[in-house]
Amino acid sequence: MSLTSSTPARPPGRPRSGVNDVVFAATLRTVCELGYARATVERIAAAAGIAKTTIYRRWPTKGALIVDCLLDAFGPVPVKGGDRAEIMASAIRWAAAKIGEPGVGDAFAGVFSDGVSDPGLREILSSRFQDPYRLALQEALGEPEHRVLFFIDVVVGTLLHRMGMTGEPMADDDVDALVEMVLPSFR
Amino acid sequence: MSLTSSTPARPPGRPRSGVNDVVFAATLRTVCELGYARATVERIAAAAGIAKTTIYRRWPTKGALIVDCLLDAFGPVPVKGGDRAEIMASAIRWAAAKIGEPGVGDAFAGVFSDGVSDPGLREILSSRFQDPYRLALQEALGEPEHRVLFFIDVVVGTLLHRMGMTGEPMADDDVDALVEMVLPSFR
DNA sequence: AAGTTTCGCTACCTCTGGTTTCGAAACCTA
DNA sequence: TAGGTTTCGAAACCAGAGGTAGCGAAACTT
Repeated sequence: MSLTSSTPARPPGRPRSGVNDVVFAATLRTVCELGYARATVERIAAAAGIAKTTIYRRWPTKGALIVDCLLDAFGPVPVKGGDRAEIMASAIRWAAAKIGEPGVGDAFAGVFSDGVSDPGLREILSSRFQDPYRLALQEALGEPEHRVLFFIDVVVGTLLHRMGMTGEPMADDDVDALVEMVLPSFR
Repeated sequence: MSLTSSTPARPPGRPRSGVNDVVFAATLRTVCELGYARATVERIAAAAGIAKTTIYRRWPTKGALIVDCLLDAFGPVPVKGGDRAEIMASAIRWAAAKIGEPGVGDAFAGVFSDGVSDPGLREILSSRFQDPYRLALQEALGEPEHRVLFFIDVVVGTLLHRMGMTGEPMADDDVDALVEMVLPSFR
């Protein structure tokens, strides 16, 4: 009998060093310190203690690196229990808190704006980042796709606009106002 | 008696050629055709039929050019007559229509994202672009500053997020949904 | 020991924002 | 018409960023 499927025949050659977590941390740290534009791939690599070429061996573009970094930073959306209003409110507060974490909002806004004029990056952002959360919310809320997309546009768009215009994440009482604005239109 | 103040003693030397409108049109056209990132200053100048240096003589950075171009494209916000709900609804639809015009949404999202990591550009964007509209809305709506800022975050953020994620402006029925979501929280 | 893959390093290319330089053109005044 | 002042277009140029190529060394498996 062959090996179990959980050890799927490691491919030959030198294995990749497990530096993904180090790279993600270095990415957020560098973006937080220098801003998105000055957080070059070379600087991120230096902060992670690896070579720039190693990053380009794992992520095809800087945008793809940022998207994976954001996926790692956000993790799954909390949709456990409660009624729909509670799920939506907790999702909004969760998004606001994550975007407020150091570097996350900057990285998000930066990659988002890069995607405006880069269809390839927009595809990555939409399929790898937005779609999983959209699907989870569709299932948890029982809302049709276009309503969930609208919900995401409002919540994320508002939070990013505040971050982009002021450089600061949205304060808690404005997040409260956002919750109270959004919930009634979905009841 | 000296000349009237309406002809304020033209300064000596060759006068500037009146090409601002041509440059604005060329900017939107180029952004629309190539996207924000590929709409280089050199290409914009070529589309306008002038030299790149002429652009840099009038605008200190590409971001400042885009901001002026957007100011020209948006014009003043319509706040005439009606009750507050009508004013807010017409402002939302006006913003959606402007952002949907060819090149405008791309340019807006592009300069917005550049500002994320460029405090100087963010200052230009905030003071020259957002503030005039904020003040006009404050006066027309009688709302305090932070409420109007929140209103702008929601409306513009939502519209730009849709534009950035899909590459297309928001459809009319979603704009309707946005109006119906925002208005009740301001009554 | 052989084979395969990844590593770090360096050098390199392309593109973009932005600056500098310089001669020519346009305008005013005398 | 001559002189002064400013802008124009053209070209060369610079710095920084994304991304690629080539190389020898290191880390695994068999």
